[in-house]
Amino acid sequence: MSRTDYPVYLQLRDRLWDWIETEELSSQQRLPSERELSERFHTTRVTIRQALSQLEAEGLIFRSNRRGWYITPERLRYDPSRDVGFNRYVTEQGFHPRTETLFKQLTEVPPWLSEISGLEVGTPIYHVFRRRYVDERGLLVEHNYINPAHCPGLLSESTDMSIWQMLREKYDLRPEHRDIEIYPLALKGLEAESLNVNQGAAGLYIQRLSFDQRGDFLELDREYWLHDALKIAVRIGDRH
Amino acid sequence: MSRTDYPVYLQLRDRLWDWIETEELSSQQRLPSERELSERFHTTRVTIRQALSQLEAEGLIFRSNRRGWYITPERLRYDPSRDVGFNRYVTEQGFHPRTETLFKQLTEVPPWLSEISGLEVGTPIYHVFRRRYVDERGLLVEHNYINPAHCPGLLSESTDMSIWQMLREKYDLRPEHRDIEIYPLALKGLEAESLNVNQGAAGLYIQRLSFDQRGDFLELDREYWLHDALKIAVRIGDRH
DNA sequence: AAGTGGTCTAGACCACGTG
DNA sequence: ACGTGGTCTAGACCACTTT
Repeated sequence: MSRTDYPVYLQLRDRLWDWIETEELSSQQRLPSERELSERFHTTRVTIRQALSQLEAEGLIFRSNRRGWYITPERLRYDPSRDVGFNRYVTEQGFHPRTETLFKQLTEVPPWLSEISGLEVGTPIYHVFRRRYVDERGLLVEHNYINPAHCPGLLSESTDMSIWQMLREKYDLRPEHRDIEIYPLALKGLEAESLNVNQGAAGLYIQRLSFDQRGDFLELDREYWLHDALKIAVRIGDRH
Repeated sequence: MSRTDYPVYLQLRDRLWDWIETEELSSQQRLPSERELSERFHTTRVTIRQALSQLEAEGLIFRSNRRGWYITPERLRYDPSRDVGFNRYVTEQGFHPRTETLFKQLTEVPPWLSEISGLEVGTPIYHVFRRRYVDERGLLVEHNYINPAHCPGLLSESTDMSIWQMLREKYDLRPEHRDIEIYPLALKGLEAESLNVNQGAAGLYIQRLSFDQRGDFLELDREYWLHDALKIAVRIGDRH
């Protein structure tokens, strides 16, 4: 059984990988331009882009819309089952978090939300859309849908901090159980634009649907992460 | 703020999407050849491939090495925290599972495994490598590392069924807690070849590290899934 | 044997980000 | 204003799958 021949773009991938290692390029550092790379490695831009895309898929480098290629930082560890705010677990890992609220509004429950939350269509609902950074790289955008019946006046508060912390401290709300969904998807439309990535860039979707002790809908969280930004780590079955 | 102009390949994506809908192409059905599509939509193969790749990233279609483009089946729902075998939850969802053992061997604990399991380097360990199908599409490959101290003779058993079921029924072994890791990655090398996808195809990695009541290492499970094949769904915090 | 997808070339134009 | 990445053309050859 003979091996298929090893295509040029994969050879380039290997050489780029080695080159990045020997140059000791560090997190968020920029690579030379594609034209410069294609000259240096004696190939065309199309082929060097294929090699770069390969390394992008592997998570070694990433691109920021029309600005160039950069070294990907280490993945953030994330446990969606814990009740710890973004700012806290980012800080715990030695990085610098930042949150930007892109919009917040009082709106009405649409049919799809009614279906999973049990709220009636048309019921008032808070909707917050935020972007989260780690070390000034935008890693995810997040839609929060919160039941105003449980926390009137929430939108007047600053939403740049942890919503969970606020719910716990100001309104004494805690989730009793959660339904979590996770799957890979392509970042599109608003999410892709907000994260400065191409339409169709690989991402990870995380949804958390939280209910209180009485089984009432508390909050829905829909997160769109860059594919290379996180590593989910959960411990299951341990009773503390 | 004027919109950036909408590139041809995204227009093609939309037209392909519509075309697939109106043709009512069903799961696993093959699309026309790239040359035929590029004629039909009056463009070049490079551009039609960009549009196809977009739909691939979105999970609507997939490719099987050099054979063509096909309609992606519905995602399989999967709860890695439950103790239910692959065959069972696939069947529960109305699909047909199949498992193929690609190899199984008795080997020695390598350093990386020692680090996470607590076993000493060089200790005997079972290693099973399997491929799992749903409706005859290979969705994942899986490495199992099992502590033979707890289940001598396991390799003589058929490994085409649920290993967990076997551990429970034949050896009365149950995990007390588990460390689960999940993140997107690129499928490469052995994993890509075994799943008949390109080097660098998008995938999802799921690792489960299981310990028994005494805190002893039981089993390590490393799964490499196609990115479009599954939706993880977990309920947390509910006490039955 | 024919046709397919995978790879690759050598150009080109454009919109956008950065100086 | 310049250079960048993003897009696109019109070809070509090859390895592999299917007929």
